[in-house]
Amino acid sequence: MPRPLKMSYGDQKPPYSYISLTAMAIIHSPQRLLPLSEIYRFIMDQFPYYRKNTQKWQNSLRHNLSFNDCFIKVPRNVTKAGKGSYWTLHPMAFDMFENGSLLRRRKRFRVKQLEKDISNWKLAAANTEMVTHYLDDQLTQLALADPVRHGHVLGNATAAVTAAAAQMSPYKAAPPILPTTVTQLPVRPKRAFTIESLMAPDPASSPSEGLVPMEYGSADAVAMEKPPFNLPFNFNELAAHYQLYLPSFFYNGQYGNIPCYQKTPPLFHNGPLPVF
DNA sequence: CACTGTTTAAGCCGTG
DNA sequence: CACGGCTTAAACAGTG
Ligand SMILES: [Mg+2]
Repeated sequence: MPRPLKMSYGDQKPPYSYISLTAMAIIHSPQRLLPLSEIYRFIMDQFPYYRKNTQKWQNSLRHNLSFNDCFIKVPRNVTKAGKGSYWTLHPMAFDMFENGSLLRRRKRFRVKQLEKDISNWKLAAANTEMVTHYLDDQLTQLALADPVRHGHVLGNATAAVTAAAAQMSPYKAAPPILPTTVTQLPVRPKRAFTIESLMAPDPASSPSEGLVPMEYGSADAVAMEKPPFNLPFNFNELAAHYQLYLPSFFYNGQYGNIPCYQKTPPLFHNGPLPVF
């Protein structure tokens, strides 16, 4: 009876890549979202080997976060202090370890450059929008408290605030770099200043072309039921999570040509959870 | 300054 | 042997 994932390697180096270690950390976090320091902490907690030479392996870890497409930076909410972003797994990267093994893979996970561009743009746009709303709120508060000095912003707050947001570091305005083949900017309607609404899918986005929705129980759907490695959650939960918090990667409930269940999710049978 | 993030480069190692 | 996944080192910029 093989015991796949036991966290007792003592001072021996665990047989896991930095990609695997980082994925483990992210996956075992409640929100599948961790700042860099927490990724470090998880690895050091679970694997004593990584309690020494921290500067060296953490450099390698950071290299992996940047270099590998499977890891994605999620900007911090502007109202929350702290340095650095959160890190998560690309929504299509949870099955990058075939057969549930965390060991060396045959193919590394990659996404096309265009999709990277689009995702990055949307993420940055969402961030800019958060900043705009945040500053808008701040100025409004100021104006209400001291109308004599700040009342003028109430009239054209949006324009002023947008201009301010463009200048106010450290948050940059909407990214000037556009996807190579995208001709039209995705213009998002203004919406409430909450994570849920900001990150929610744009209403009435264009219909998907050439993308066939997947029926529950269809051959394709069944093919998708190949379980990822042992996860402390099920596939549906993860898909729902990403559709809620990272819709940048989805398009009408689909990612690329891969459908993501929205309404009647099928059951995915994941193996028993490794208990940390 | 310490931490975070990106990038380039070299080398190791298993597979076809 | 070439190729690709992965590791390690290091230069460097940005940020709190
Ligand atoms: Mg990355």
